[in-house]
Amino acid sequence: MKSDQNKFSNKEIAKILRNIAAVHLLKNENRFKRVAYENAAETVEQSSRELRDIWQDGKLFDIPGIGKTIGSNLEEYFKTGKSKHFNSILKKVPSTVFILMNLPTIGPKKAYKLVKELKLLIPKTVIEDLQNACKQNKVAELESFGKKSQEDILEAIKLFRKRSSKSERMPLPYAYELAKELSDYLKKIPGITRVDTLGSLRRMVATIGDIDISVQVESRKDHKVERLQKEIINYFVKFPKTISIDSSGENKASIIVSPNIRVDLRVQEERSYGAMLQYFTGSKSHNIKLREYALKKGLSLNEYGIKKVKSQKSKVKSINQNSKILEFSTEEKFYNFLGLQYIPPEIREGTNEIELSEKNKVSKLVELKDIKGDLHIHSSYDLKPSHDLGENSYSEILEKADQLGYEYIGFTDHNPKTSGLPEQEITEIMNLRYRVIKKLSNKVNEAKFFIGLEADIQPDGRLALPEKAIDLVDYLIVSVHSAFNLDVKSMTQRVMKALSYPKVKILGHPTGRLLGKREGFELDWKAIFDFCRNKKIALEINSWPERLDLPDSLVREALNQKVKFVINTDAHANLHLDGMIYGVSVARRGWCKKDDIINTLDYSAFKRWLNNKS
DNA sequence: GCCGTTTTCGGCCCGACTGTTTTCAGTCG
Repeated sequence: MKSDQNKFSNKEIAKILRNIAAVHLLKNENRFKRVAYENAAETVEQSSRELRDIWQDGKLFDIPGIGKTIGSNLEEYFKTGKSKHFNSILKKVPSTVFILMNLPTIGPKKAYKLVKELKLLIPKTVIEDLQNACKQNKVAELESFGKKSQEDILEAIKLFRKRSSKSERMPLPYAYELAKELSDYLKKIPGITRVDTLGSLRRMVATIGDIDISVQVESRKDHKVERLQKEIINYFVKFPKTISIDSSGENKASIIVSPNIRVDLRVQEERSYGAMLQYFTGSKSHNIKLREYALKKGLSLNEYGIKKVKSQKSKVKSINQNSKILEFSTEEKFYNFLGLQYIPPEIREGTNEIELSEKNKVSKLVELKDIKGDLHIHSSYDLKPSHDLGENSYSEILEKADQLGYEYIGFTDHNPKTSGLPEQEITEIMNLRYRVIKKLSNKVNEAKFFIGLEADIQPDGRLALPEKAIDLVDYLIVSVHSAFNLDVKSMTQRVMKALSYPKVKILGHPTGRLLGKREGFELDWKAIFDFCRNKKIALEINSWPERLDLPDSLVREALNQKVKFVINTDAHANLHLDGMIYGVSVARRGWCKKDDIINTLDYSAFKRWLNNKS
C-alpha cells in the first residue's frame, strides 16, 4: 500500500513530468513542449495539496500549466496507475538517465551522455557504476567532461546519498526560527540597514528546503561598499552553527549549518535592493508571469531592476541600448512602476495575483496584530486527558495572554479518557474542572476566558464526551486523533456527525496532517465547507509547527465557499502561544482578510458568534 | 504543450556560474 501512496504523490508526478521534459530536450522536440512539462512539474511540486485529491475534486484542469494533454494523461495515470502516452515518451530514453538526473549538477544532457558513453544501463547499480567509472578516470576522458567534472560528480554522488537518507524539507517554523537567529546575528554588523528572508521562507510556505537570506547595505560611491560586503560575508560564514562553508564569493556565500541545513546569503546595495528582493522571493511561477506581463509593456525584469526592450514582430528582441537599467530600492516601487499594486509575498504563487493587482483588487490580508485571542490552548490541569497534558496552569496561561495583548482566550484541554471510565465519572471530572476555571474570575487579568474543550471524534463520529458534560463548556473544538485511514465517504460522514453536536464551533486541524510524517486524510471538502458555512462552524487554521492545518490551498478553497476560520496555536505550553504567526501566514497564503478570521473579533462580537447570535 | 483584456493562432522569462570551450553549453535558481 505504501508504494502505491508514493506512486501518486506530487513528488512522483513532478518527477514523471520532469523526466518527460528531459526526453523532449534530448530528442530535440519543440522546446516549448519541454517548457510546458517543466512548468507543470514545477506547479505540481509547489502545490500544497496532493494532486490526486485535487483530481478527485474534479479540479485538475483548474491548475495552471495543466492543460488538455497533460491533464487527461494524469487522469489516466490516477485511474489505471499508468499513462500510455507518458510511458511511450519515457521509453525513448534509458531509465538510468532519469536516475542520474537526481544528482546535483547533472541535468538531462550530461546524464544522457554518461549513460550512452559509459553504457550505464542497469538501474539498480547505475550510481555505483558511475562512481566506479569516475574512480577509473573514465569520465575525465569523455569529450566535454574533464578532471574537474569527474571530481564534481564524485562529490555529487556523496551529497546525493547523504541527502536521500534524510527527509528533505523542514516545517516552516523551524526554518523561521533559524532565520531569525541568523538575522539577529547579522544585524550586529554596523552598516547593514536591513535583513530579509527570501524564497519560500519569505513566502511562508509550509515546508522549507534551503534558507535564503539577504542583507541590505547603504549605497556609497567609493570602495567602502565592497569592503563592507567582504566583511559581512566573512562574518556570516563564522556563524556559530556553521558546519561547513560551501562557497564564499564577493557578494554571496553559502554555508551548511547544524543539523545539515543550507543557508545562502546575498548582500545587495540599497539602490537596487527592491528588485533583488522581488526576484529572489519568487515564486518561480509568479516571476515568470510577472515577466510575461512586463514584456507586454516592453519591459524586461531582472534581479537588478527593469530595462526597456524594443519588442519587434520579428523573432529578434533587442535591448534598447540607450535605456539604462532602472533601479528600485523597495519592492513597492518595483511593482508600482509596472502598474501593479504591491503583492504580499505569501500570495506570489502565480495563480491570479497579478491580474487582480493590476485592477487594484488585492485585498488587505489578515495580520498578526489583528488577532484578538487564541481559542485552542491546553493547560496542565489534569482531567485525565486522552492526549498530552499542557505545561502551564490556567492562571499562567492568562498572564501570558495579557502579555500578548489578547482580549480573550479559550481553555481547551483534551477530553478525559473514555476507556474504563463510566460516563458519570467523566461528567464529574468535567464538573470539577468547570468549577476550578470559574474561580479564576476573581483574579485580575485583562484577558477574558472561555471554557472550551477539544473533543476527540471517535471512528463512528460520536464525540468522546457524555452529552451531559457538554453543558459544562462554552464551546467545543472537535478533532480527529485516530483512525486516519477511513475512505473519503466514511470520513466525511464521521466528521459531519461530530460537527452536529451542540456547542461545536470549531473543526480542529481538519486534515490531520503531520508535515514530513503523515499525509492528511481526505474529506469531501465541498460538503464540509457547505456544512460549516450553514452551521456557522469555523475551520481551524492550526499553527502547530508540524500541522499548519488547514493547508493554505484548502483555506483558499474554503474562503471561496465563504467559510470562516479561527487561527489557533494548539499550545501545550506558554511558549507555544508565540506560534500564532505561523497560522496567520497560512491564512495569508490562503488570501484571508481580517473579516474572514473569527478571532479577530473583539470580545463581545466573539461572544455573540459563540452563542450563534451573529 | 499551454494559454488568452493583442484568445483558437502564435506566441512562450532571465541571468549567473562553471567547466569546457576558444565563443559556448549545461545547470541552477
